[in-house]
Amino acid sequence: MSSNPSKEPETAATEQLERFGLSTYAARTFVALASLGTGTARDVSQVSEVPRTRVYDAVDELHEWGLVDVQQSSPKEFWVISTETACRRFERDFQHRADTLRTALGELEPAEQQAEQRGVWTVNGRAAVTDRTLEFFTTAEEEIVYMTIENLLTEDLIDALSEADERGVSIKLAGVSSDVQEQIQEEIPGATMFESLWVWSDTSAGRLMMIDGRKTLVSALVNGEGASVSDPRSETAIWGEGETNSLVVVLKAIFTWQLDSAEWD
Amino acid sequence: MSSNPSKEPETAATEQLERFGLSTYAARTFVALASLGTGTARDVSQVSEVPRTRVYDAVDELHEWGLVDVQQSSPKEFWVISTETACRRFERDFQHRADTLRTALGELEPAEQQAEQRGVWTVNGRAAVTDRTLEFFTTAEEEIVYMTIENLLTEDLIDALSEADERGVSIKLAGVSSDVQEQIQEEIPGATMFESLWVWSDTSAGRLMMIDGRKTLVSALVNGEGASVSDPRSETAIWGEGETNSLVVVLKAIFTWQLDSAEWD
DNA sequence: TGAGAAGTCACCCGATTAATCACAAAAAGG
DNA sequence: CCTTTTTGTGATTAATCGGGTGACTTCTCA
Repeated sequence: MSSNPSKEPETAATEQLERFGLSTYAARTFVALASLGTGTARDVSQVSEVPRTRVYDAVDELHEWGLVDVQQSSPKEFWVISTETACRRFERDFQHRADTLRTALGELEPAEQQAEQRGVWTVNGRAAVTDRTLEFFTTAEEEIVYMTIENLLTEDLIDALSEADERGVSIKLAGVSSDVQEQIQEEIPGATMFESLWVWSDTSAGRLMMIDGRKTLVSALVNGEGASVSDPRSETAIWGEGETNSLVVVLKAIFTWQLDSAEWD
Repeated sequence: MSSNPSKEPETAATEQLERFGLSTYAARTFVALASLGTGTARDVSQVSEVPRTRVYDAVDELHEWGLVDVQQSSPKEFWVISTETACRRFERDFQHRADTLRTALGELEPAEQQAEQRGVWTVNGRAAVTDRTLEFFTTAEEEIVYMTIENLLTEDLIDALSEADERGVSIKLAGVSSDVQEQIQEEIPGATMFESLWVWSDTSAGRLMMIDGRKTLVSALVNGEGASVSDPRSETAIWGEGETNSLVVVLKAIFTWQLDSAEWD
C-alpha cells in the first residue's frame, strides 16, 4: 500500500522506520545521521527537515532504542550505529515480538470451532487470497482440484501443491498452458492436468478450487483481466466450507461435470 | 519495557498486535476471534472489551490485513485465519519491511565518516551496550582485551569472540571464575585468561574493553551490583575511539599495567 | 405489526505529536 | 571583559488520531 521502489531512499527509509514505531522526527534524524555518520543538532537539522530544537528529543528517542550515542559536550554530537547493525537489531527485536505473539496466541484457543456448514466468506486482495489458498492446500487430505490463470500460479503455491502431493493428496490442475504443464509435472509428479472447457483466461476469473469436496474457493479479478493483474488489490474471492455449504454444492457440481467431460492429459 | 511473561495471554497478544500496527480495537477483536474461531459482532463485543458498534470498524481493519473474512449476512459473521498463519504473515510482512529498509539505507551513505579522535560517547541499557560490544568485536583486527563480570558474558558475546579468534585476533579475557575459564577455553582456543588485580565483581563495574589499542569501552551497573543485574536498563557505558582519544589513552594505560603485572594463566 | 437486535453514522474528548517560540546558558570573537 | 552568536531546554499551540458513546435506520423474527 505504500512502499514505492522509485522513491528516494531517504523517504523510503524514513517511512519504514516510522512503521517500526519511531516518530517521524526520530526517523528523519536517524536517516540524516546515517548519511552523516556523526553530527551536531544543527547538522542534522540542515540535512533533514527536523527543526533544530526538536533534534534533541528525536535523538533521545533513538538513544532509547540504542541506535544513537550522545557525546556530552557543547555542542553535543550524535553518533549512529551502522545501518546494518540497525537492521539486524530491528529484525531481532521483531522476531522476539513475533515469538511472544505466537506463544500468547497459542495459549488461547479454548473455544472449539467446528467447520461452518453455512455461509460464504469473502476475501479481498491478492495477498490475502493467496494466503487463504495456501492455508487450504495445507489442510487438504485427499484431493485438490485447482483451476487458475497462469499469472496467479506463483512459486509458493506450487510448493504447497508439491508438499500436498508428497502427502498423498490427489492433485488435479487446470488452466495452465501446455509448456508450463511440463515444468509443473516435474515439480509435482503426482499432479493430473485437465483442460478447462471454458476459455478460462478470457474471463475475469482468477482461481477456482475445491478441497476434499468440502471446501471451495473462487476468485475474480475485479478490474478486468488486463493490467490489473499486477495490482495486488484487484482480486476478490469467496469461499465456503462443509458438505452442505451452498457454494460448495454449486462448485462441486461444476467441477464434477468439468472433470468428467474434460480430456485428460 | 513491556512484555511480561506472567501476563494473561489475551493482554500479551493484544499488546503485540498493537505494536505491529493494529488499533487496539482491531487487536482485541482479533484475539477474541482467535479464541472464538468464528462469531458475530455481539459475540466479539462480549468476550473482548470492544464496543459492539466498533467491532465493524475493527473487522474492516483486520480484513484489510487479510486476517479476517466477512460473511455478508445478517447478522454478519466473522472468521479468522489460523493463529499460525497470522504469525507467519506478520513475519513475512515484517521481513519485507526490513529488506526495504536495508536497501534504502544502503543507498544512502554518501558522506564519508572517519573515526573520531576526540569525544566520549555514552550508551544506556543492557541491550545497547551488548550491541556496541558485539559491533566492536567484529571490527577488531589484532587484539581484544575484555574484562567483564560473569553475568554479562553471554553466549552471543562468546560467539563473537570465538569468531574473532578464528580470524586471528589475539584475545585476552579477565573477570571470569576458573571453572568458567575452562569452558571458554574450549570454545575459544586462542583466548588468553588473565587475573584482574581488582576484586572485579565487588565493584559496580560491568565491562572494560579495548580493541586494537585504539577503541575502548567501559560500563557500570548504575544501581549497584545486586538484583539490578537482571534489569536491562541498569547498565551504562561510555566508549571512545582513536589513538589520541582521551578515554582510550587512560584505559590503555590501565590495561597495559594490568596485563604486565597480572599472573598469566 | 411491533419489539428487539444489527448495522451505520456522527460526534465528543483525551492523548499524542508535529511545529513554533521564548529564554537561559554557553561559546566564540573581538 | 563584553558582545554576539550558537546551543540547549522548556513551554505552548495546533492538529491529528483513536478510543468511547449514543443516535438513528434497517433488518429479523415473533
